[in-house]
Amino acid sequence: MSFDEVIARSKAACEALSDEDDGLKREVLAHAGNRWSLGIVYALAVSGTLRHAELARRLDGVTQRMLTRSLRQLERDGLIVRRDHQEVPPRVDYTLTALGRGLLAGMMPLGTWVIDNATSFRSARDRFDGHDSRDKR
Amino acid sequence: MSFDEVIARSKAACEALSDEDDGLKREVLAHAGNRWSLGIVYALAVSGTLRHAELARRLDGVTQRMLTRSLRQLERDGLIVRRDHQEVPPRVDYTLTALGRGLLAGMMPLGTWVIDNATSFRSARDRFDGHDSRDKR
DNA sequence: CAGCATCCCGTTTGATACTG
DNA sequence: CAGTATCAAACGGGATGCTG
Repeated sequence: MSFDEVIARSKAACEALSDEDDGLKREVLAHAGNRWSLGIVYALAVSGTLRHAELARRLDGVTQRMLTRSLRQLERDGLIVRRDHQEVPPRVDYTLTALGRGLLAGMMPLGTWVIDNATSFRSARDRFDGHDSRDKR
Repeated sequence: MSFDEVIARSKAACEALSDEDDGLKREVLAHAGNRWSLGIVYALAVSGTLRHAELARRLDGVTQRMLTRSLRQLERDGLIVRRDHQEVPPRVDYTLTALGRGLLAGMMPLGTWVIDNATSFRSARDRFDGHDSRDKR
């Protein structure tokens, strides 16, 4: 696809992201940049249904607090479903919704682009941070 | 594409975003969710080269401070080029790089997905926020 | 014109400890 | 086991005023 086509198709997207009812669309986009959201979605996409502790084991370095918060956010936007089995001891599991699977599919091109150009970002930063000496990252 | 294929292709992306040198890739992804980044990239994609004040006019509601900050971030990651003409009065303009055009292209699928499903997010939120009354954000 | 300084607020992320 | 409470740091975002 030519870049002109990209621009034309981006028009609706970029305008919708500025007009905006309230910023909901940008908040959904922000899931992409959030620390754990994408990892959670991916883990659920692979495994189908997971409990809190199982997710914690798969996401290296996540704390209970952040896992809970991230799950709430994803649930709020309809990307995952939280099912509380009302048992003792507690038993809660999470499943990806169709919407959540859509996020993963939509993220893919951007994700692979980021990976493909990782070295470009790295060198751009090194150049930038090198120019004025202080304040690295 | 089947969802199994999506998962398979997402594998590299999601793993690269967790291992991580330092989080650079996630920071680049975060540009998508940032308040002004995408709007700046789009404006430059359409117009080619713009000055600070011209960008400010195109981005409704942006303050000079946030515009400057956002431009710096994009410049740091190599998505735009800042050119200072060293004149009096000051004259500085910004241009999208090939990397920046790539961001827009990579963002497109995700952007259109968000728009297509905006009503789903809306209703999911209303349902969620309705359940436990407090904290409507 | 471009953008820096200052002060401000809310959110994200986090470590640690505690509860039903 | 799943989740909350508390405390703290860093960051995004903004309003206002000043400078070369």
